[in-house]
Amino acid sequence: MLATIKPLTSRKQEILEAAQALFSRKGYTDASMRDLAEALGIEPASLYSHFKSKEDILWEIAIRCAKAFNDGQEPIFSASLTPEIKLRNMIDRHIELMIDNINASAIFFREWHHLSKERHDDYAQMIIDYEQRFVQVIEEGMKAGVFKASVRPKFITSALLASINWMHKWYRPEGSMTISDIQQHMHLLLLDGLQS
Amino acid sequence: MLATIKPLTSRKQEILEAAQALFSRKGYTDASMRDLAEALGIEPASLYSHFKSKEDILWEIAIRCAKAFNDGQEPIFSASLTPEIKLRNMIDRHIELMIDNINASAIFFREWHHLSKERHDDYAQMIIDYEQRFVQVIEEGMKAGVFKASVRPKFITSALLASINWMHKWYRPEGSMTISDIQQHMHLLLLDGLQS
DNA sequence: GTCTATAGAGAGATAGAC
DNA sequence: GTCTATCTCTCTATAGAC
Repeated sequence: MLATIKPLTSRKQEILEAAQALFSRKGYTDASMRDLAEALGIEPASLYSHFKSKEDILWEIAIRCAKAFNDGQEPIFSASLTPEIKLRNMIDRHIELMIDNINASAIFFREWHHLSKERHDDYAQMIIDYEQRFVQVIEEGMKAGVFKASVRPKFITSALLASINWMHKWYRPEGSMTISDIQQHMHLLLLDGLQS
Repeated sequence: MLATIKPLTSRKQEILEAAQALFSRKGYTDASMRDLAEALGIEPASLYSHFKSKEDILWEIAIRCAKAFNDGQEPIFSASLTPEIKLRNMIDRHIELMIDNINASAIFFREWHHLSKERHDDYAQMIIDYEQRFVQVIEEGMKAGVFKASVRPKFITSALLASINWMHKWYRPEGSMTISDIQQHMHLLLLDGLQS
């Protein structure tokens, strides 16, 4: 259901990358087209040779990010694995995708509500679809008896992704935690439980 | 370190409550003084008889909310309890505080970055102090051997609070989950681990 | 494709009557 | 304390020269 994603001129790519960083840091509304132009060293009006509107920039970032997350998760979801291994792999993959798309990811789950009605509704569905894969694996695990029978899969998915998505607030590539450290800690907290 | 909180006229209280709901729903920047006035059935200019600026409204909401969370957590933190019981109680209390302050809570951990420099820095410290209580209890639990020795307390605190704070996105008083349901699910996910 | 210049809308805030 | 009227600023976006 994802819209077709066209190849980009390098200028368009530059604009999108600057916009991702800016929208992520300041938020969509507080990041102005003037800010964006300044970050690129051009005049604001020049942006409109590449994108029809500010919202079009947000949309382009949003669908590319949704595609990255969906495509990245696809092989794991389609693989023939036990539910507990599959969920573990999906968490690991989600963390890797967060890190690979750290600026865009803020748009994936925070800034997309600024999209206009129709796009907003389409996008909400993409996010529901993404989350639904987690819900489904948890349900499989419950049936198989590897996850506790008392859980509500939707609640768990929400809480689990909220934990990981919060990474965009604190993650720094130069920080003390490697991807692997983060993945192990998330397993520990979200799968194995904190108590020894 | 919290600023003094003055008693309010009922009109001020009305404005703060409408502003909380509005800031929570639309975000600080996208919620205009015109929106706020309309929600209250008055003209925008009238708001300035009660608050000097839009930011003063945000600040008033922010410090009241910080105080609610700090005061609410204080008796549990000061109590003489084992670390695992204390952490459990702090999680429960944090959930109760989220529900009691569901609109203001969005400001407590999302909208406060719109505060001006000095207030922003003061507020950041309040949030660090709040989180530090969780870090401290987790450290105690590690020393006592009831929490796994391999955890990073700051990471766990961040991920744990992110999970709970995400409630402001989905929690509805009329929804199917009671406070107690939510608390039990958070224990299960965050303390006991998902795997059976 | 980038520029200068500016239109047009909406923001926060103030002055002053009542 | 609330109103009408309005100031000033900044925003997104467009027109048209180069």
